[in-house]
Amino acid sequence: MVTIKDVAREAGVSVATVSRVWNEAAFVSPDTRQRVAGVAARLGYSPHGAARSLITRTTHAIGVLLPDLYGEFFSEIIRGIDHTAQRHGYHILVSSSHDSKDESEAALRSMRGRVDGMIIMSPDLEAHRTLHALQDSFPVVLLNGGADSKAFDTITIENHEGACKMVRHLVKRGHRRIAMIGGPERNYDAAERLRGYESALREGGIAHDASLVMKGNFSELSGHSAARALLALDLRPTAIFAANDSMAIGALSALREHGLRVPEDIAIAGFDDIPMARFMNPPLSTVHVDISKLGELATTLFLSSLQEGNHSRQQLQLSTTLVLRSSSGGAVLS
Amino acid sequence: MVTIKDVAREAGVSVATVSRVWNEAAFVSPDTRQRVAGVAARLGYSPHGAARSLITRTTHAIGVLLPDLYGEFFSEIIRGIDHTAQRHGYHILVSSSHDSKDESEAALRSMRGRVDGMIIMSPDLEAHRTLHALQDSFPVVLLNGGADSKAFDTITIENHEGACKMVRHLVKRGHRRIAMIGGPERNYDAAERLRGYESALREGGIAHDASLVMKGNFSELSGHSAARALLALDLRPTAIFAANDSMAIGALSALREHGLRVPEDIAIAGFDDIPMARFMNPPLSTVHVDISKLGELATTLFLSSLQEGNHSRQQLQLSTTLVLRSSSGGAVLS
DNA sequence: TTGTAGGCGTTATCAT
DNA sequence: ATGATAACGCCTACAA
Repeated sequence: MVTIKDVAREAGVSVATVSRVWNEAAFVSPDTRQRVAGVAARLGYSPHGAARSLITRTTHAIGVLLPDLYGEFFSEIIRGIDHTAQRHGYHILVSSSHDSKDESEAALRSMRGRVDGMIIMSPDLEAHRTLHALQDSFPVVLLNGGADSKAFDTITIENHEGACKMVRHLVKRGHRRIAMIGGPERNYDAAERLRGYESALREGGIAHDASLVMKGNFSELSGHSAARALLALDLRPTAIFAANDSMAIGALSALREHGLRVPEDIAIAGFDDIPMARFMNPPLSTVHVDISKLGELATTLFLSSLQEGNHSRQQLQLSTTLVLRSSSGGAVLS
Repeated sequence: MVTIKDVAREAGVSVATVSRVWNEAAFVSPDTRQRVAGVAARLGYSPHGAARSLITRTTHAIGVLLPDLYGEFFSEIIRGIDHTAQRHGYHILVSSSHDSKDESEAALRSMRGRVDGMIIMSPDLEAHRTLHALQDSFPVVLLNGGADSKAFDTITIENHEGACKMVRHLVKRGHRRIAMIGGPERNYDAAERLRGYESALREGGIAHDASLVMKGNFSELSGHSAARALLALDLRPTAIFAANDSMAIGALSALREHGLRVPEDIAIAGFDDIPMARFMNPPLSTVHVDISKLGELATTLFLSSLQEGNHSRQQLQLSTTLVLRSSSGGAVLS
């Protein structure tokens, strides 16, 4: 490996000078600058990151802790984070599948000295307590962890209002028996979307019927199963609201298998507006979320909290918009 | 930040002893071991990664360079890599969206001293030349970069044979006018899938008709547009093979909009077998690829090349299987 | 069994 | 404008 010493020797200068040239700091005569730059390029030199961060006390890397996410959501959020990070000269150290508190803690520890802070999307509402032990100088942005912890910078999706909007729409179309396919047990987004569903029903003066609320896990298959269970009910729902698009698509498939027409026999709606949604048969009504924006916001927030050491914590919320396609009988294509 | 010195002082021993306790090396009396471990835990000590890797010459991190991928493919491949890496105590430093050679080079340079090697999925068939300049001691695994470069460990998908299998199936079902929706221009997978299509046609004694080959970019929308273009043809195809599932789904949607039945009027098939595929209307015939396995293989290969410094380069290929659902009319009894 | 000291590659602080 | 040298936090001979 070619180090700063090699370049210095070859160019006939001291290591200090090479460092200065590389960092474009201080004053170096154009002459030597040129010579050093030339040698560096010829030798293919680039500074050793670890060594550098040891003295500068900064790694230019962000740790990203994610739960076991699937599909579109996972990729879009990473894309959003990475794009923004790259634009600011930062790398991202990703660690996925931390579904338990212990795993998260281990990952967190093992990243010490490798990252300047972390963006954490914790599935576990409890896990945050651990973080309180962290140095104050170690910035942490919480993604979808619930805004309860005012001690951190957090970003959440406008889940409750988004779900409300959709269910209100279904009510407005005359539905009274509206079923819900919920998400994973301890998932914050899922819980909020369920709350939104309940709020809208109450608002519409519709009695809450527990038999119409099914459990899912955000996968297509779970949506499919849940829909089948709903169809087996004595009194079938006339509309189904799924906590995400994947489950809505699974449900759509189950209805078709039962020879039911959507939306004539049963209306369907999802949440997220993944790219696929508009290409479904029929096109899926859903609540649009700009997921990569979520990652972008998180990164921006992270970087600003990194700069102003004593910046006051912020709680941001990403808004959602209703997208009505034909699966709910609503307006066509947006 | 609590360093090894703090622990040493607090425990009344030298830093060397703390180091030994931490690395469970050498002989330390059970007594002091206990005391040191206790203090370390109490102080929340964990070694500074950068400092450590400076002396051990190893970072326990893998650099992952990815092109601008979307959806399922992106997430699954990262999941596969990360899972395997984590199991072996490695972190992954992800950098996405490197569509040009220069970007890739920059990313590569900026990771020096932060990773022990790289897993690279280059969209650009040219970009590899840069890599030749790399030290021999810097392991690189190429993902889907074409197996032309025997100088590297490479892993590719069995694209050609997979596409062949699918088109052969369509031919067997009696189709003669089979259209293809191709992928991005310089994409290796896309090119190979197109070659497979052509091979199977030739095999079946079907003349190649250039007007039946459409260009796409792996997105649902491009599949949708391509299908519309195909429907505008004087002599419509009776079957459409898309280079990936997303485009097949877009095409499916276009056919429905034209009031055509699938597979009765036109058969459709895709490639990848993303989870959605089986929930389409009708369920999509496709070529199954275990994407997370691809990432897993890459990581395993990487780690083994890291251990045996002078290990001979390997070229692996991930096999595919035909999944016949109703969009192609189902299996043929032979 | 434990401690001392040198060095990993870099930047920062002094001199010069 | 440039050079010598001391850190940064850690590991590892070598010494005790």
